[in-house]
Amino acid sequence: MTEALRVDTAQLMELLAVSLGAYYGDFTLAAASENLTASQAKTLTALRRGPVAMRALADALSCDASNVTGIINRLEKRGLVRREPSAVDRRVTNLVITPDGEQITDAIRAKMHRTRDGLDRLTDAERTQLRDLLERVFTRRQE
Amino acid sequence: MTEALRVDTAQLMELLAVSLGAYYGDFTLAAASENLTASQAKTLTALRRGPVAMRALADALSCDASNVTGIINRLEKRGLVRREPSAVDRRVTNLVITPDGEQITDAIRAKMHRTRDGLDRLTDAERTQLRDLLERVFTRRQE
DNA sequence: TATTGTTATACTCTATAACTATA
DNA sequence: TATAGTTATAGAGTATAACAATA
Repeated sequence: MTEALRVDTAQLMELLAVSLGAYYGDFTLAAASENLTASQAKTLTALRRGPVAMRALADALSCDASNVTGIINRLEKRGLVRREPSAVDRRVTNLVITPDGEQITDAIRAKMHRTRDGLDRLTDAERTQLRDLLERVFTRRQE
Repeated sequence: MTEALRVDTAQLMELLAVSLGAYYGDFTLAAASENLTASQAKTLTALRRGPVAMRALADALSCDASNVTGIINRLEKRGLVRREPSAVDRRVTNLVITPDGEQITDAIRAKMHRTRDGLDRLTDAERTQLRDLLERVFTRRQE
């Protein structure tokens, strides 16, 4: 019994679907509790690390550039994001998260109890294991 | 060096977000190539294991029951799903996937190359590890 | 010529509320 | 009374196509 029965790909993909669905549900619920849609919350998260151009945000959200206008309009109206013209290319608009926006992303992350509780069940060794496995599966290294 | 540096929770949650994005993008793209939205594809997947009542499907999709009517209308119009009145409770409508619907779910699963390629990088032992970790984190056992 | 951001349009998803037919 | 499914409605996300400003 050095090796458990083989876990086949279909089984793993199904488990991934369930697991990531649980994560997404947790995220969506936490976002909703702050009156944000999942896309809006994802946008704030993307801006958390620094200013991003409209176009780059569309790539990050995997959606068409035309959608970003509406999403940012709504976030800007609530004072969670600011538009800033680029100094180097006058076509470009950079997006900057405001302190209010940062605070909300903190609140959302704090409210993701199900995911955090799940992660808290892991030992340090298991956390490292999970990180390495996820990186191997999902981090693009090929091509 | 028996133990790598500790992986903290925020780091793991960020990695989960990235992983989810990659998986969801792969799934959405595969569904789009069959002219289905992600919700429609998710619905067909849910029906793959057998008939499901409208209400139960709403729970599976984590959405309000009123949304299911429209989603099923569109799938039914394309012949991918069939409505069937329940024999035991005349309020209930059971949903049955058609052969065409089954074929499309197969095609979608087959087209999720990025996720499958990622999983293919793992050894059998790692697959078992990943399965166990995901189950520990996301399978509800508490309460 | 190509790119950035916007607008207009149409479709889908989403929740809320009100309705009907059953239970 | 409560539940299953539907309809109507309004807001948000989405892609496509066309546009002005800039590169």
